Amino acid sequence: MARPRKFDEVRAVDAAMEAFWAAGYEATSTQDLCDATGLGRSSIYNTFKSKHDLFERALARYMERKNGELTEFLDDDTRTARQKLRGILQRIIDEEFTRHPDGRGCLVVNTAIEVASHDAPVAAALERDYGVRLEMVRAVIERGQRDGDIAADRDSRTLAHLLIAAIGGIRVSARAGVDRAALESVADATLTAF
Amino acid sequence: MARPRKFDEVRAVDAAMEAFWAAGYEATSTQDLCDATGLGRSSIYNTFKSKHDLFERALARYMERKNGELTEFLDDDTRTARQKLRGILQRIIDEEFTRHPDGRGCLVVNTAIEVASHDAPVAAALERDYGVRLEMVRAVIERGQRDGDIAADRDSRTLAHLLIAAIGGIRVSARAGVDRAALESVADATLTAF
DNA sequence: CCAATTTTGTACTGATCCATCCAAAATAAA
DNA sequence: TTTATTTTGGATGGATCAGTACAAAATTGG
Repeated sequence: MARPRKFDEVRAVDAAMEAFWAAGYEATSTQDLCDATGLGRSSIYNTFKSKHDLFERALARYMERKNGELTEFLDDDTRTARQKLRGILQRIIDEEFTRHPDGRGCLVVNTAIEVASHDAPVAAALERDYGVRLEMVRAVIERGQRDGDIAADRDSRTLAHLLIAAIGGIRVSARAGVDRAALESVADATLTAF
Repeated sequence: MARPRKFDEVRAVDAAMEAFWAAGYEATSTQDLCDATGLGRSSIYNTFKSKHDLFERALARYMERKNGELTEFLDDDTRTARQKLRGILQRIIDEEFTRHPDGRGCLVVNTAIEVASHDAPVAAALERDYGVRLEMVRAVIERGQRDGDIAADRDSRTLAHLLIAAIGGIRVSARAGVDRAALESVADATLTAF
């Protein structure tokens, strides 16, 4: 009994995500969000409480998408645990150098650096997401330990923290101008610790 | 034959550095810079071309300071090469958790993530700085290899890239809420690869 | 067709953005 | 003291910021 929406809310969040991903939180204006989503200001403020609220939704969507892709990758059991861990790092490198040559990096890492320390709810979301990824990686490592693929005497939780730190490290280095070959050697060297 | 300056330019750059470090480039307004330096707008714009120019100076000063501290640390030869590498990581962790509990992190990492991809001169500065740090770390590693402290059959350049990536990874993880004990175990595990 | 309800486009708010302008103040050389 | 030069404070510029107000448009139930 009212005028229906002309747009898809999920698609709007996706478009906002792309905008925040490309430019960062501060540098993305509400006008940029209107342009990216194709919506007017009224539609945006009628649907989302604020720029910040839209950012939280966009960030959640990004995490959901990325963790979904990771789950899918890890569920393919044609690879050993070790190959899976190396594959995780390779995918990061590929993403940094080919998928997005404009250097937008990873929205989670960008957010951890740019906004987490000034924004408690965002920091909490990042912490939850870290926990999710930690458990995913830890499960792979423990499987590798049972298979004899990874040394069983090492703490799986620590190794999982190490792998996730390697992801962040590779991403930071990529932004600092380190070339692809060097980062692949870093990925190989990291696996040496497993 | 003219009115002299009432302020010290270097101190002004230091103050600006603190401001950018605490809030990031975009979130630091020119008014914030006036407040932090204690200067009026005229003095700032008379001394520096723009906010961006002042940022480049502040970033250069940060790099100079941090690399100086690192040189000082590495020049103390009461430690083995391995202990030095572990010490580098420990200092990062200490800084993240105690020196600046407000979570400002590292200006170089923050800049790599927030501005490098949109700003060529800043990206170039980061790349140069990375090269400087790479050589410093590599020198330590090669010394360790000569001393039998570090496996001599590994590529020193790769290991140096790995150590620097570990720094970035630890910093990103710290911002994502990972606790100190976990990061220290990550530092230990990283050294396992050497 | 009418009434009720929601979305949408546009105009607008006051604040803040980075930067410039200009004249008063301060100093050194003449 | 005068003159030349530079710094400084404060006002100002136009643009943009996040967010709101409001009425026209669009739809469904009556």
